Amino acid sequence: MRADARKNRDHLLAVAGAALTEEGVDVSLRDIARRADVGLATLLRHFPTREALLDALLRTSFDELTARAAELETSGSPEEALLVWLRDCVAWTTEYRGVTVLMAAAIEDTDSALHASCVTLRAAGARLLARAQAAGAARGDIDGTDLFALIAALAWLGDQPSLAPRADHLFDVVASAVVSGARTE
Amino acid sequence: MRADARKNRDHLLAVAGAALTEEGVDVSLRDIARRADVGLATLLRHFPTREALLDALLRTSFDELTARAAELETSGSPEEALLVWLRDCVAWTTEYRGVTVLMAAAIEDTDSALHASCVTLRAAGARLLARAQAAGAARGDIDGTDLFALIAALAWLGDQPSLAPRADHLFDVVASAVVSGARTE
DNA sequence: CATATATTCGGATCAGTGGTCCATTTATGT
DNA sequence: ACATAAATGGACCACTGATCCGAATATATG
Repeated sequence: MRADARKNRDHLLAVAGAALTEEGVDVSLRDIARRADVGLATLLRHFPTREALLDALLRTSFDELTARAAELETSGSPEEALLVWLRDCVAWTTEYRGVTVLMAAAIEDTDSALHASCVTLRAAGARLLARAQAAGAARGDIDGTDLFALIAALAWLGDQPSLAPRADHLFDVVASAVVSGARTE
Repeated sequence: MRADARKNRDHLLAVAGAALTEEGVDVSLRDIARRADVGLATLLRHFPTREALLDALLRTSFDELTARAAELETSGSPEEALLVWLRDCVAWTTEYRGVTVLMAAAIEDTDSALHASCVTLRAAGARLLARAQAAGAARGDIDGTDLFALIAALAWLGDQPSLAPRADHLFDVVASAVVSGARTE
């Protein structure tokens, strides 16, 4: 890649990241290009579609969450590990408003640029869940996909301005249904 | 209202309802107008915004759910009544794909055309919840708004094609956290 | 350093969206 | 039958994501 192209690409990623946290996932691509002092066509050649751009931005975060799961797999309490990881996942989504619907779409769409990252993330969660189940600390009738769906649903709650104030509390409610020891009442 | 206007309005509502169930809540207004053999401007005068159109379409369903809650308030088991109503609410949303984000937005936006219907719906659910709580059949640390949020989140799950297959199962999981007797494991 | 060439750039453009305006048509009451 | 108030829809606006292609530019070679 030519040096100027690389510079433009990096600059675009930085600007896009900022725009995304400010305006949410539906931010206008023209706005991003404008803020980067670049033509729309330039943005669209580096990232042919909105999804490609989001993929480049989110892959890092996804992989961090996956790595975090791996860390926690060897931590003391299987129950605590699962809970902490779930909370980390949900908390992360607050960074990029609207990202949950993309995740939900990508997990089943093998053509999606985000697909691989999503599947890896789900597998990491499934391992944490299995460990907790083996220890009798999590209910046995759910699997990694269920867990992924619950995370997405809770993250979606946090995305809705009107429901966000309850998101933390409802996390505890849902967690109490998954992890035996989390029942707070 | 003039007779031809009334006829057009009714026709538009019928066509819009069909289009909505087929294409979801993001259907193009121009498409609806085309399908109704009517100019876009005509559709937009009868229903000045997409939200107004949806309001006209959804208000009936909302009120039915509210009425259903009132029915169930006098039914035998407070626990069963709450569970049945929750399931009815979630099931209803499958009719109009994408309606949950509108509900979430309308519950806090007093300017929204759907606001009143949403608030009434939440109040109906709150009464069912309170009754179950008084009977010791539901956890005490949630209120009507929490319940509304949980319904919305579960409905959102059903809206996501990739997660929908798990929606029923996850309903049971979440319900088990709310209603004491629903724990199925 | 000069030149050739391959790559990158961005303005013009396209089809689509929700929304507004206003001249024309049409139904209604007298 | 006519006057008038109301309903209509095509033309238009700003915006969206996306594509094309002539112009500008960085790099490699002589």
